Amino acid sequence: MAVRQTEPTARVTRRRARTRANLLDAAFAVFAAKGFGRVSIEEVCDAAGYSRGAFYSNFASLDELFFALYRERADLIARQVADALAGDGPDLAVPASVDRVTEVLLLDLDWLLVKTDFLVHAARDATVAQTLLEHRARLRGAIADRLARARGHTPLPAVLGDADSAAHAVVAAYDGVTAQLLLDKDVDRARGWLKQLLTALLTDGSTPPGCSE
Amino acid sequence: MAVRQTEPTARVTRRRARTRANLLDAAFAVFAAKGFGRVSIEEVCDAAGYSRGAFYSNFASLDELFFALYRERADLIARQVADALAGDGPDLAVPASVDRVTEVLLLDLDWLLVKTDFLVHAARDATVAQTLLEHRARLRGAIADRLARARGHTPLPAVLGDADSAAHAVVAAYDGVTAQLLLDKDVDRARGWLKQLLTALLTDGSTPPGCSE
DNA sequence: TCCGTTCGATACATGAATGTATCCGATACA
DNA sequence: TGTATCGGATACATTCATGTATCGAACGGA
Repeated sequence: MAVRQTEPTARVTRRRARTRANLLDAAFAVFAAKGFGRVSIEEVCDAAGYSRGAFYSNFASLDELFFALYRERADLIARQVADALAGDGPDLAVPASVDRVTEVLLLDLDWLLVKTDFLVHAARDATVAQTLLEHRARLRGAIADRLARARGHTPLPAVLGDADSAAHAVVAAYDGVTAQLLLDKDVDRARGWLKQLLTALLTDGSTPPGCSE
Repeated sequence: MAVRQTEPTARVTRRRARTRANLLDAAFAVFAAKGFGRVSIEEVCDAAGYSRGAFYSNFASLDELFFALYRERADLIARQVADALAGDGPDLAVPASVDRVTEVLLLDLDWLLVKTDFLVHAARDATVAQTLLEHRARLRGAIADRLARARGHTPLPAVLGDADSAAHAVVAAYDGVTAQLLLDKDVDRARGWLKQLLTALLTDGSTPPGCSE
């Protein structure tokens, strides 16, 4: 029996990829608006303009879709953050990076909503929590690298310890500001808080970056 | 028609108060375990040992119960925090308070779960968000007062600005550490992080010159 | 252009959750 | 202790969401 030269997988694949992407995009909007757990499969399908048949042909459950959605978007953000961190020269000062990263991280309120939903979801499922922890660890790694590179320019405060601890602090600050932002929806103010927090954490008091903001 | 001398309200009240409290307690456990939005009214009733009739006699909807539950517990925590802050003398050093508050805030993982659920819920309902913001503002107020009182002992870093901004930072640190804790469930480590973060934020290595408001 | 495969729509059966209406037992007060 | 009222249980109707099985149409390849 001769082996077929074309891959046995993915025969029609083109339309399928489109509808899958459409479903994911629609799901993002619906999840952001109503929250995972208050959304039915049919709502997602309606928003995407498909029937439930299309859904079940692409995903086994809402959970699976949610997971795929999170992966997709989180990877996107992670790439953007990595770019923002590595964009500048080999060892530039920290504050410039802080500004750029702040822009990226607090860009889309809908994403923060979905992300927090996912956090709550992960908090009750050890498997999901594991992958989320890995995501976060990768992000922290990028931040820690960046901080280590900038060590010559801006020494870290001693209280924080090594670069890894500092990266932990950065992520915590991000998460903390996110919580407030989710309530008051004031992105600009949140950016201000985050910058202030990060500079307070990462730069030692001896070199205040200008109190007049 | 003569006015009855006894208040027309609250005739039997005793049993009612018990079942209401029982429902709230059971709801707390169930919400913590499965998450609001994945919990049915009947599950709560089963956990409490009542039928749905009891539920509808005390609450109009799951949302109403959730709201009442949050109010109850949040007030409890707020009181504990206030105690922890005011417990010491009129103007003691900050680190001692940091320790005590850290113990209180990161005590119960279930509460953090429910609290985060409520945050997500509030993020999509402006009315709920308003009350949550007020709760948080009250908490911040207590913290800001405490920080202002301690200003003589431990001057705040200039980067943070006034006591109110510092209180904002404290809450953000709390929320940030909570996020990580929800994933790795390591309370002790979270306490360590939070202490480290707060001391990094609130105590300055060196008293910065100038721009001290 | 034709054919076999795949994708997505439709129809159906099922289970679960909700809200209401009604009834019985418990409780407070005289 | 009696009694009127209240609290909670039970039963019912209804709506909604899910999952599956089947069918028609679009698509890719020859």
